[in-house]
Amino acid sequence: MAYDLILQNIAKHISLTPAEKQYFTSMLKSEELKKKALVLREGQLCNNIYYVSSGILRAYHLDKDAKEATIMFALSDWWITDMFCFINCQPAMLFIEAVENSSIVGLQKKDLDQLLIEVPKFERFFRIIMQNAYIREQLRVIQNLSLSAEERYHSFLTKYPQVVKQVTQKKIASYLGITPEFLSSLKVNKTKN
Amino acid sequence: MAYDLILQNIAKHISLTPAEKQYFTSMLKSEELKKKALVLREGQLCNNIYYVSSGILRAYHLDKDAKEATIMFALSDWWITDMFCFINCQPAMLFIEAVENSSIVGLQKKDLDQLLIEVPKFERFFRIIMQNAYIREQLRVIQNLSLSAEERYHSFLTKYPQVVKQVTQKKIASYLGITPEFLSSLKVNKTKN
DNA sequence: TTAGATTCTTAATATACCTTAACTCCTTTG
DNA sequence: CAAAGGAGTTAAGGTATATTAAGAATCTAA
Repeated sequence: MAYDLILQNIAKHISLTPAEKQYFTSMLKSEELKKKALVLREGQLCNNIYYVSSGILRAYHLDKDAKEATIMFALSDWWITDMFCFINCQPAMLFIEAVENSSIVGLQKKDLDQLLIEVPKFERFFRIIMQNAYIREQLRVIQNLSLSAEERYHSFLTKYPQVVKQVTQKKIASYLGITPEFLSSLKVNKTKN
Repeated sequence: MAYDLILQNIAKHISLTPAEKQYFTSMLKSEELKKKALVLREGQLCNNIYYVSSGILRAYHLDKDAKEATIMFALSDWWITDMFCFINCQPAMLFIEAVENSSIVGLQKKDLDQLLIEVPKFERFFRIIMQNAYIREQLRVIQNLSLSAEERYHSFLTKYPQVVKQVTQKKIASYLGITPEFLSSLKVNKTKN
């Protein structure tokens, strides 16, 4: 079935009965995305959280000068949304696009709320998802504060080798908080050492 | 009782029976901290998560040049720990100190694990705590990537007016990722406009 | 298959922020 | 209460990174 992967993802942390699996998957909606398709744009209500079955998604923010800041890359088996706006039912501050052709599974906010009540085991699952997300962002804050651009780039290379292969340098630069030009010059200087 | 505040904090998200309250509080250990006392130092095993009953705590990281990066301030009614190391039972990468005399309540990792099994309602509570922490860090990443030092400072002033009153500028600078000298000069230029 | 768009590179110039240092004012501690 | 250390300020000079611009390489779509 189309929902094998997401069920495996959930089975990493909690065990569901067949009835619970059935109930859960009845809430899901799978979607195919073409490269460059947007699943969320700024200002739009953010109703869904997405599980990435295959491909790669990117969440980014546009600042007042229309400069992009990449907030996260979501590879297959990751969950992604504009969490603040999803939880608070507010217009999104982020764009989410498919970097490559991707298939995703969407779960709506109202269905998630109901799921957490009907099958409280899911509280544990999402506690772990949120916990991992928090830890990831906290490590990123530490690195942003204490490493140079070059050090952050090398850390990125070892942490996300998959992303490096599939994503343009421009997007990686916007994740690191530097310009593509400067990233380009970093690479040159590196090979000189 | 000493645990009134923490029980109220929990009651914001879940309802406990008297027996559950009793079971939960039996796991807690309250502690008084003098200003500048450390509750965690880098390299030490991070066994506890702390609820701040009063006062203010600060988590920071020391980089290879012994420069401090402030990761978070925890005012009263906040939870704080080195989450990565707490969850993975690893030596801490952070220091946590009392900025002022503070009283805190500690919960040990092994007790939390048991609590989550015995009283699954707590999964919901900690899901919400983690979710809020994730959202907070993500908003911080967005700001770090898309705002200038001056803009981040003004955002900090409106977001954490309490912290501004109780904490030295040196520490605020290290939260913003700038030097105290530069923060000082920002304030001067601001009053000129 | 070619035209146009986008990405990557290189280099010159510009700027936000850092470093160092000296001085003043507080706070802490003996 | 005095002494010492830490915090805040100011300013000169330095560096990491941004901006602009132009050319080469690569991708995209008609």
